[in-house]
Amino acid sequence: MQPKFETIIDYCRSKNIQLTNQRSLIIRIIANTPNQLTANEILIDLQKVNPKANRMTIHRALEFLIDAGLIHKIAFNHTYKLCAHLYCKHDHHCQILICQKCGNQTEIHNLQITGALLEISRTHNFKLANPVEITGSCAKCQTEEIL
Amino acid sequence: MQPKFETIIDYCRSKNIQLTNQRSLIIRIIANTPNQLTANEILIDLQKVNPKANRMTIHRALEFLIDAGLIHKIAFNHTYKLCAHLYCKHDHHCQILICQKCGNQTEIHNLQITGALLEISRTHNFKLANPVEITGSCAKCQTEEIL
DNA sequence: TGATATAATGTTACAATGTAACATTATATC
DNA sequence: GATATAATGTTACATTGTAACATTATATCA
Repeated sequence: MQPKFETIIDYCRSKNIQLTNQRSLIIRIIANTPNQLTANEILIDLQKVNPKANRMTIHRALEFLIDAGLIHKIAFNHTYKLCAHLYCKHDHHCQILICQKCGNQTEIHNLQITGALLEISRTHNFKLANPVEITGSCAKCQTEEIL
Repeated sequence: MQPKFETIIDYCRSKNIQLTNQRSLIIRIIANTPNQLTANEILIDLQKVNPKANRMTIHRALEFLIDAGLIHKIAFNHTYKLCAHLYCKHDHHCQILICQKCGNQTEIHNLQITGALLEISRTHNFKLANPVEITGSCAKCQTEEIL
């Protein structure tokens, strides 16, 4: 389960994350969807409320929300999804399982991977950023392939 | 160090991987470049030899080469790079450190991560595919940021 | 060898994602 | 209320990738 919209608002207030009206609308769209969304899908939803919104509107807001640690950008299929936790920026590492077929994503927190990442971070002097993207086929799509 | 062009040709012959003339030209371009390349950069190089080549030419060849396990597609910055080993398809797992700033990539083989991935693969019934993309800032770019 | 099937490549047009540059509007601060 | 700063609107464009169909090369077999 991902955080509820109200929880996010409270979190932002406590952390002094400046949510304008537009950013609130966008994070609400993302929070109310269990699956990942493309920028364009978010845009279509936003335009129901703000017809003036266009591609730039979305991308600027997304950049802000990513920086604030509220959402993840998934490079593999150009989608955006609410972080399953409200601590993405500083306090934890996560990995995302992405199905190549249906695109669905599952956020996980694997201690072994996190440990190895921190070790790599030291030995390679590499400063970690985004979630780690792990691609493959989910259980559902594997089953469908056989049928 | 990545494999030499001649080594790749030998490998393909031994594995019955059908390298047409065009595919050879493309894999040579990739093999002769130490860094990752975008599809367009490859195209510009290819056009010096085959002026008829266009975007489709490249993408079809890249798809073939990825399926054959010879190159990696990096979703993060839309680039392609020779696999540091010639076994990508079936026999090993690798991770790629990608610098968000300069885009450079380092292929690694971390046993802890591979072990954890195999475990995840079992517990989530998730069939692993591509290399795992790990993004952040490389040592060089971190230094430049301070200066 | 020549007919025929299959694989590869060429060609055109288009869709999707994202950014640059500049104008306008809202918000905060003095 | 004047002014600076942040946010948003607007337009035009760059990049990456794919769909659909035509043509050419390659393999296979009678």
